[in-house]
Amino acid sequence: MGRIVELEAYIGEDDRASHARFGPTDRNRVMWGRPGTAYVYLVYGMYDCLNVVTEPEGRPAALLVRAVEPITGIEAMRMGRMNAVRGRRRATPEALEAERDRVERLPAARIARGPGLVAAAFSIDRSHTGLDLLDPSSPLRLEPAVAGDRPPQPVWTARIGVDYAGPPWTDRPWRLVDASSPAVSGPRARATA
DNA sequence: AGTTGGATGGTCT
DNA sequence: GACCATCCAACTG
Repeated sequence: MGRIVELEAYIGEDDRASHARFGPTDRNRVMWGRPGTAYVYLVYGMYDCLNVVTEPEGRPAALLVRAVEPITGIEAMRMGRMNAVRGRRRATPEALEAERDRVERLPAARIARGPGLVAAAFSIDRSHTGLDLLDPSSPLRLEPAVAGDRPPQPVWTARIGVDYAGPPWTDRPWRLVDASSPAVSGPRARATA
């Protein structure tokens, strides 16, 4: 279990940074589905990324979960990280052993710092697309913050890795981080609003 | 602190 | 056939 400390919003077909810019396809169709649905895609041939559909049915929008601050189940998250590497094509036993060492020494705040690492830590892959993340009985689910949790320090910045979209989409302050968390993947300040 | 290049494969024009 | 909502190691200064 962990706390989501970094999100990016992708809203509408006109958002040139969003997968929805192509209209509905086999890959992105769930973005038009019910809010709370998981959308998981593969980037750069290697990393899965978890998104949560956010708008009512018919409007394509999702939040990319870019970083999670681990709270419990940290050893399971380390296992997830190592299993993700195990699935690679050219994974020699030596490289695997080195990775195991590295992941074991990783501070908790770095286990799920980055969208590809979030999916790896929680053992999420594309087969999870379509899951209802609001179902309280689901093993993978969203839960509201609990009273007494450290209050977040919200900061909005531009989205990361979307230069291909061009302005104004590259500049929209649609990345939300909790600046109080050490588990944020990119810049914590640089607010645009 | 910042830049560069390699890994790796699905998706779309 | 080009592009890509990434990550890490290996450089440079």
